[in-house]
Formats: sequence, C-alpha cells, structure tokens
Amino acid sequence: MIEKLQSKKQNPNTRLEKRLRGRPKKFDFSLALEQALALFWAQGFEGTSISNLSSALNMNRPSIYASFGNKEHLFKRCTEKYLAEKLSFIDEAMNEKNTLMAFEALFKKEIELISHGKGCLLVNTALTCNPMNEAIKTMLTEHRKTLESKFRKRIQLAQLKKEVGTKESPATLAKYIASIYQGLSVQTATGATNRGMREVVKIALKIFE
Amino acid sequence: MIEKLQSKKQNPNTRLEKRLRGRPKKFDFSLALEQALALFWAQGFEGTSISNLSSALNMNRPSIYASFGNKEHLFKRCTEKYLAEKLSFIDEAMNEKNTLMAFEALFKKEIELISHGKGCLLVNTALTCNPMNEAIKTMLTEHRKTLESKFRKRIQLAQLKKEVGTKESPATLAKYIASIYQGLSVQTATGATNRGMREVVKIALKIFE
DNA sequence: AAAATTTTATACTAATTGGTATAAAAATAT
DNA sequence: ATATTTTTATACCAATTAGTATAAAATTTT
Repeated sequence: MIEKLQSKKQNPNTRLEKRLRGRPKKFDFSLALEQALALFWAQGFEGTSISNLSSALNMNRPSIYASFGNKEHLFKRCTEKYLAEKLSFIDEAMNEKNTLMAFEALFKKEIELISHGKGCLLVNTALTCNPMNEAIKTMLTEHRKTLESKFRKRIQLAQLKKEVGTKESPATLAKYIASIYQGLSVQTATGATNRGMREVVKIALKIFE
Repeated sequence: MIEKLQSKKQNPNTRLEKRLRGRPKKFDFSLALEQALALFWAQGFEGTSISNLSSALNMNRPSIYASFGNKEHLFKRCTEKYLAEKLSFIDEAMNEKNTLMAFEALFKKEIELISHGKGCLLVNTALTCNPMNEAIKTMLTEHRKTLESKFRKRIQLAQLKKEVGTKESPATLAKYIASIYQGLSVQTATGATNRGMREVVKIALKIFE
C-alpha cells in the first residue's frame, strides 16, 4: 500500500532530474534517445521519418521537436550517443599492450556490436543520400576518418616500439584495418554469421603475426 | 545544307529501332537508363525521388512510368544494367589463370570502378532503409551474396588444382575477399585515394603469396 | 484555491512523395 | 487530307514529409 502510494504517477525522470514545475514528461529522455538511435540504426537516416520516430518513442511530434530539435539534430545526438556508448570499445582496444591484441580486441568487440545484422551506424545508415542531406553523410564520413586515424596512431606507436615492421606505412595499415572493419559492417548486413566474421578476422590479422 | 536537312528532328532511336507510328520519343531509352543508374548510384534508392529523376533524365513523370514502370522497377533495371555493364569485370577476373592474378585483377578493376567516390552500387545505395523498401535492400543483399559465391567458386577451383593451401575453407577465404571488396566500397566514400586503396589490396592479397 | 509553468495532444501548415488521368502534339498510315 | 497511333505536357490525386500553432492537461508554487 505504501509502495503503491509512493510509486503513484512515478515519472521516469524523478530520481535523476529535479522535479520541474509543469506537467511531467511522460517519457524518459535517455530511453527515448536510445530508441531513436535503434531506429536510425536499423532504417538509416533517410529511411526513418519523424512519424516512424513518433510511434517508436511513443512521443508526439511536438514533443520530439521540443526535446531533440529537428531530424538532423536528433540524428546527431544519436550518433554522439552511439560513439560514446557503443564505440567506446575502440579506444579500449587500442590500449591493449601489443598491436595484434589491440586489433583482435577491436574486431571481437565489433562483431559483438554488429551481430544483430544492422552493421555499424557510421557505415550503414547514410553512405549515399539526397543532396539535401549531404551534411549527415559528411558527418558520418568524418567519424569514420576519425576511427581510421585512431588505428593509425596505434600502429605508429607500435612501429616506434619496433613491435611491428615498418615496411608498410601506418597510414596504409590503418586503412587496411579500416577496410576490414567497414567490410565486416557490410558483411553482417549480407547475412554473415559471427563465426564467419571471426574467421575473416583471423585471416586478416595474419599480417601482424 | 544537305546535312542539316538530314538531321532535322533526328530521333536518337531512329537508327536502332524501327520507326514507330506515333509521336517520336524525345529521349534515348538506353541513355535515360544510364542517367537513372548514375543518379541512384550517387544518391541511393531512398535519396532519389521521381522528381530528381525527372530532372536528370529530362523526362516528365508519366514518360518515366510508361518507359520503366515504378521507382522500384526502375531501380531493378538499373541494378541489372550495373551488373551487366559495370561488374562484368568480375567474371573476367575470375578467369585469370591463378588465384592471385584473379583477385589482383578484381581489385584493380574495382578501384577503377569506384574511384569517383560513390562506391559500389550493391554496397552503398541501400544498406539500410525504411521497411517499406525492404525488397530493394534484399535484392542488393542477394547480389552481394552472388558475388561472394563467385569468389568462393574460384577458390575452390584453385584448391582443387593445389594452387592454394587448404588450411582455410573456400567459403572463409571468399568472405575475406568480399569483406575487402565491400570495405573498399566504403573507403572510397570515406575519401580514400586510388593509391591508398591499391596499397590496401597489396596487403590484403599477401595471404595468397 | 488560484496562478504559473511545462508538457501533451490535436490539428494544422506548405511542400513533396509516388503515381495517374487527360488532352494536346507529333509522327505515320491510309 | 484524315484517321490512327504514340508520346508529351499539364494538371491532378491521395498520402506523407518535416515542422508548428494552439489549447487542454497536469503539475508545482504561491
């Protein structure tokens, strides 16, 4: 009974945010963002309409605009969330103590991430688009470049420590790793199994043995 | 003067098709299809509207529908054209006399094909989409699987001829090759140069040396 | 209890989407 | 010349797009 009274009209935000004055939100901001991310991830930027989002988040349109801005802005927030929460393993993998372990960890975690068949958000959601949405495509492209440069830095470090040969440049090796990473993102959208992808990685990483 | 009279109201189809009864088409069917392919290739399936096509092909909408059917059907025709005209090099490459040469040829030609930065149509135009357009995504996926199976068959042949080791299965090696192929398609959309991609291929094909 | 505040829900906008009906235009066949 | 055929161009369709104005609802503050 006491419990029931306490949980009466419990707002998801109550515990986190200080209760504001007006009508309480019926949605949890962070959960809604996660649901938006899931939908964009599955359907791409242009494949997802505000109406789709409205249904999926159980929010009416004015609430979406009030909370997240327009479609482009919402997608950017989702991408940031994706980078912070889903791709955090990349920095962690790059901290492994040798190159082989670093990229083994990278791909192990990537395969877990993309095993649902939707691939990597940075790769699969807007490789091409209407000129109107060029900014979205460019943003994703920049993020992919950033990933590649993280690979490059890791390889540069390894070459300094003489841990890896210097025959190929770090830039080239990084591009090779990025190609595999992106290739797997397409592979999972082509029906590849986790096992199949792990075997691809095993071959791909032979160059570091 | 004579030339001018001869070329008066020259219809592009005149030479090929028997002149029909009614008002002549103002467009060349094959050219229009090529322009449609170029637009879908650059903007993706969902990023290309019938209005976009109408402008690009200089055809009004009823003419597009009359000539090519609806948007989905037109995209399928473009994909078929793409396979027949742009990806014909794949079968040719698979006919090279050894595995290394086959895949060297494959990637050399692929890089030429995608060097405009739009990647491979099968990869870059609808990796994700609205559920409404699922059939398009599925069609492209099937074509990607077909490519991979061509790689697999080539490797099976090579293993029979003891030309390549049997440590990894043809299926796995084919998936590895397909991953590189698809990875390069993303790479060119990420700003990679032809030279950069060629260097990636050089590393990738070391396993066949 | 009343005022203030904030979110919700409904209903709207103008533009665009994929797709088509209709009639004029431009050719050939008779 | 006239009829026939085919394409073009205009104008439309219903549905959906992204985005917003407005008022009711639900809360806290006074």
